[in-house]
Amino acid sequence: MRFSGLFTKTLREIPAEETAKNAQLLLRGGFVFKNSAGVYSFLPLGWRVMSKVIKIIREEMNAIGGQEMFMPALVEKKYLEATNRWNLDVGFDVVTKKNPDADSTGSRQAGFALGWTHEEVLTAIASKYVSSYKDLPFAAYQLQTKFRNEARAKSGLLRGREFMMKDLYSFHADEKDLFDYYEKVKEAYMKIFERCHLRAIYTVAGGGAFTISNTHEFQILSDVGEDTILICSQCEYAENSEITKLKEKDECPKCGGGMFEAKAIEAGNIFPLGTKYSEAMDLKFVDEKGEKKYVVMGSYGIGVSRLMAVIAEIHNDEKGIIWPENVAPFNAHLITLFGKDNDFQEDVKKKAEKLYEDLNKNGIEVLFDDRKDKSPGEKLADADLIGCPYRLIVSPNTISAALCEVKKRANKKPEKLSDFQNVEQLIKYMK
RNA sequence: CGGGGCGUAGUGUAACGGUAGCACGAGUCCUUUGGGAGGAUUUAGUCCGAGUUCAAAUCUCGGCGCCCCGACCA
Repeated sequence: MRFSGLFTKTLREIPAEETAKNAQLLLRGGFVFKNSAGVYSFLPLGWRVMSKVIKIIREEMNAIGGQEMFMPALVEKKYLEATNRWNLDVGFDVVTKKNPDADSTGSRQAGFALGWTHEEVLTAIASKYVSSYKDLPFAAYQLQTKFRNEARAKSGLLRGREFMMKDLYSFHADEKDLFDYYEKVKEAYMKIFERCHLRAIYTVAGGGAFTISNTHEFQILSDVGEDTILICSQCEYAENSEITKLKEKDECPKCGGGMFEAKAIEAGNIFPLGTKYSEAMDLKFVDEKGEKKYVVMGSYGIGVSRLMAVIAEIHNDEKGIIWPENVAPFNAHLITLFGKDNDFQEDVKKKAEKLYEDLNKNGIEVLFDDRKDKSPGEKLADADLIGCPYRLIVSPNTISAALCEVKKRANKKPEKLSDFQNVEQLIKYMK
């Protein structure tokens, strides 16, 4: 992509009203646009990052047998009523301007809620297809916007009223099968966070509106986190302060190490649901002995837009975001500088165009800053702000010595010029 | 939902109750290319509504919005 064609722009100043680092960085770089508190648009650069994160999640979900699907955002009242969740103050009710259900007072009644979770919807779907133990187990997931009427949206993208979520649901014949799968999901989740260059702490937590049993959260340590967890300094066993009886300096119940308290951001959460939803919605199957039993379920969520914000929150310096390679909007950010000597201008331009073309042909995603009317300082500052892993410069300084100058965003200094004589060497280095 | 802060041009900021100003951005022209260039010129603003006043960005009330703390929260 050419920078000159990108419809968004970077901001020179930090948006005054934002204190959350992720919001400052994502807004300045032109990754997102805040439409209102907790409601964001994902701009071309930000959507590319989101797509990379989604790609990682898809790969790991598919690897554990998750079947991708897509459910409605309009969730019918009858579904949530079946599990007594219609009256929970979590979501947005959908009220139409002319609703035939208007009651005697003339007030309009909601027939739908905007989906804030989808256990009921998928359980209803499953009841059409599951009748025998032979139909189990299975797991299905979707990537979709979730709507939650947060009393207080905050911290940039970390707590939104509308956000991207991956939700996976699994269906089993018995508890053992559920917990076997639960472990697989745990491993898949750890891989996802690892691939996003985040260290997730597997944390025992409560079930909230979803289940009465204990659940597990994937917590990323950060001072801006809303959660407080107690972690063992030796084995990393952790419990959320909401449910734990542990205190700082207590002995770890697993290994005897010392527990300490830390702030953390919840990036994912997994729930053994048991038969709560299958009982409420009468999802049964016939086992080998011909007995009718309730399906045992689990649900598993990752806040995808929150995950993107956490990456920005953790991986940055004073100049901007430092995207991990797996989720960067582009592999490389190519800059042309023209120097003081007019003689080289055409050479620089030609060489950069050729390099851009060659990298594209080889599947390297490049943001090519071909802007002619911008000063070197501005182009370099934008490269730092946007934070692609590799910065490539073609200039009179590089033109006789190498293909281009290469600098990792995470490093202070560029690599040796002489190491990059042709595209093959460059690609090999970047891969 | 309780408490606090705030709302001036695209962005960042000034203005005692008395001419809405500055910088960046954007447009045009010229000069500029290794860390957010220079000159000339143009552009664009007091969140909405009521009130007090000769006069309101400024004071009062109401609304809306944003940020922060708390409560709540997969």
